Amino acid sequence: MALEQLPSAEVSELSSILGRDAGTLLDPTVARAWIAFLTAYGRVTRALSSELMDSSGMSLADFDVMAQLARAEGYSLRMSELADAALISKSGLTRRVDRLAINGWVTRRRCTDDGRVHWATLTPLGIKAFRAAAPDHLRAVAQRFGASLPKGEMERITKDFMKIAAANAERVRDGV
Amino acid sequence: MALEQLPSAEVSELSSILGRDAGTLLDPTVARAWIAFLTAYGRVTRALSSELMDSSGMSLADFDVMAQLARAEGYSLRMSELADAALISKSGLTRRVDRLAINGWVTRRRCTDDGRVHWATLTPLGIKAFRAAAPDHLRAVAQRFGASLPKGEMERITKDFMKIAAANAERVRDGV
DNA sequence: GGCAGGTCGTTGCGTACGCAACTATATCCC
DNA sequence: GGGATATAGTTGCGTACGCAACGACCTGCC
Repeated sequence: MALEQLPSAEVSELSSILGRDAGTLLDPTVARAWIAFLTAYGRVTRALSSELMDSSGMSLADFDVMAQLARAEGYSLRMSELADAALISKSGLTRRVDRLAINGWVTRRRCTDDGRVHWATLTPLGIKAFRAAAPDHLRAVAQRFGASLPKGEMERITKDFMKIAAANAERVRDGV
Repeated sequence: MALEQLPSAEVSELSSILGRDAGTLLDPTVARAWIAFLTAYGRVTRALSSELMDSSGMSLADFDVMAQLARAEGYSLRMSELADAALISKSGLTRRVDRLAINGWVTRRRCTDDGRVHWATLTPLGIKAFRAAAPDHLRAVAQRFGASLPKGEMERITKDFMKIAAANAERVRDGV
């Protein structure tokens, strides 16, 4: 996932090890895009993650979960909905919510209608923490991710990503 | 990071908790793109990762490291170059190479010119394993990531990602 | 030569994750 | 009603990661 030396070079060098039909295996156009995509993801999230941790003591994963709850009806979601939304396994979410609960940011309570279901809810303290953390983080997203491209291009790639996401929308494995 | 329900809805709901200046914190255009980006990344890599593991017993991370070596001069890179290229910490790479070495896919040898440096090298067995794993994986990348967009669009977003990556190119933290 | 300061890689440690197995509920169907 | 089946969430376990501290080595300066 190196960059700076252009992906085009990377891909053509790869062909030598894969043999002359490498080109038929992976369209170089796709390969370049894929490498650039991974690189951009890695760099941006790495930077955002450490900035967020420094400024709020919150991991990117925590922020994500709290953001999901923040915009949910009654600041609440079922555990499984939340896991799904946060692209995390059920067990991963159980522990993440454990940690958030220790901070007093989230509570968990059993659903009265369906005893299997548990609702995770953002507490007032959690709302406050989220409100405090969000501005800096969102600014950082805007700067690291948003500042490089003009608005029209942002809108284009949003559609592109949504297509890609939709094409890969099978449920997360875990319990499947 | 849910999707299907459009990001636009997500963002506007977020505004309610952040207050009426939420819009100034994060341009909704950027927010939508960011959410779509994270979702696409999560879904695609999750799927690719388990497919690759099933077909080759190799993690996505392993593949990445081996791909870096596969296209390097003499199938070799210094540990630190490799860590940098693979967007992983130095300690993470040490262990990753340990594991690859156990499989006999990679060797490590000390540099004669500079005793601090170690070269990681893909073994013939490693080359073979990489050659065996690559076709299926590359096909999967093409299908999951490449199939949703026309070629021209791929080229556009490659440039976009490269801009974003370049704008976030500070060295990985670890030893900084 | 030898010590100060930097670089490269490894190791100790804490943490986070996913899968599979499990518990507890709920539902279906007889 | 009650057993078979499915679903929600948790727990045991193995694994992977990053940071900080460290050891080995190099380089520059006296």
